[in-house]
Amino acid sequence: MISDKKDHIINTAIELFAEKGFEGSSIRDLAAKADVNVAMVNYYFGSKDKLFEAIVERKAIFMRGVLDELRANSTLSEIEKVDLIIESYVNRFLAQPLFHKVLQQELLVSQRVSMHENVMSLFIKNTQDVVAILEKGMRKKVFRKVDPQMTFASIIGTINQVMQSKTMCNRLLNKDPDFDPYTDEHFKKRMLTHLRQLIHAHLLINNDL
Amino acid sequence: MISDKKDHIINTAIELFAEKGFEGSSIRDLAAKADVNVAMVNYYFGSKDKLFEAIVERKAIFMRGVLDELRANSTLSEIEKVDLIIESYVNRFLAQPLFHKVLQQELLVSQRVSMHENVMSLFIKNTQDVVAILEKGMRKKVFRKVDPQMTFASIIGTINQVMQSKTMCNRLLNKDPDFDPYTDEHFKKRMLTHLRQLIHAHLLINNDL
DNA sequence: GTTTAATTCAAACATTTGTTTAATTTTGTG
DNA sequence: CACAAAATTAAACAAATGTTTGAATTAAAC
Repeated sequence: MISDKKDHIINTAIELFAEKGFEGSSIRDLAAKADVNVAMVNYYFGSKDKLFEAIVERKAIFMRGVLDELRANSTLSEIEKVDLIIESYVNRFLAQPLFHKVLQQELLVSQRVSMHENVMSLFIKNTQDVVAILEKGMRKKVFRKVDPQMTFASIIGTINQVMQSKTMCNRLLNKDPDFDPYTDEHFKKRMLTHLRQLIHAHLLINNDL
Repeated sequence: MISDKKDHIINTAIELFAEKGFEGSSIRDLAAKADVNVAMVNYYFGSKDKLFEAIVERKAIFMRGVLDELRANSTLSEIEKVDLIIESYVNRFLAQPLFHKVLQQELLVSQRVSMHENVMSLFIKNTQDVVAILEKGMRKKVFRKVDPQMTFASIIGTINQVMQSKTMCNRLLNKDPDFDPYTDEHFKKRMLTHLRQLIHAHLLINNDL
């Protein structure tokens, strides 16, 4: 019962923050949109800042964990691992497009230092794992000599780019202005196909297309 | 004399907005940082929103124009044009890293609609030009069959990714926390080398490394 | 059913916000 | 110097902000 209402506030807040930004959204906006009293936000979360932390805490779990299993797994080849990483990132980001947008805003503005550090340390951990896989592939001579950090930036950056603005994404891909690309399966497939093709060509020495 | 002071306010505002975001910065913050009276911002620009428009108007010029010459130019091969586009984007974005950050915030939040439309139409125009070049290269069979829109997203997205957060960029590339990557020539070279290698491998059928 | 705790609410709180005012100072011009 | 226009200022303005209060309502426990 309690967590139902907390969840409802959190989800409404993600919608609102994704649209107007954290600083651009007032608690009264949020209360109206969520159809609760203004005092409830502070009652449940303590403050606007702590609401933000609660959002991250609740939702960031979705972003964690895939790479842990991958690191241990030795039955997969390096390129198979890279493919799984790409698919995992695309799936995760697309599963929470609004939350993703809120996180991106946070990283861009970097006001709430603790949050910034949290998201960043998670990102860095992932970076190191991916870089390790890329370097192993290079040592095995199945990967070309590439810049592993920049390669990771290209993977994440491509996804972020199309997820930055729905309207821009639609105009980039010649879609209807009110089309929602982030729930569309064709769109996901298109993104995956491109990323795989791009990274395969980049990495693989014997790349048979 | 006048434009000196307007310029000073604009440049200070870019610094402030890049750090705290537009909504997160107050006019009093700005006035204090720029060491001018609070009323001066409204005196010179009319309002906070119009100050934002003035910033874009003043600085967005740096982002325009390169592709116009490229489109007419027929002496260059398609891959040479792509290389020039990459170099041009990297140079332009790195030349105004703080303004770039402000623009990115704007696209992510999309509150000030007119601005959003402005930046977007510019972006779309560039997209179309680049896509046209990629398609011509594909018709000529010097480029592989690729997704041209997504390829453009990968180029821009890679640059944006490393320019999103200075601290994250430094940790991604194993640099000192207070190192400024955006004015460093080695960093620029590293980005250019990676992007060229990535896009060449992606596009070129006969790619001799 | 009574009591206790948790929840909800309208109202008020103190700041901060963008903006305006009206007086003062500075600058430019004849 | 005198005069008008432009620039600068401190103060005030109304509106919006995050937050708190204390009473009212609901839910839970006995």
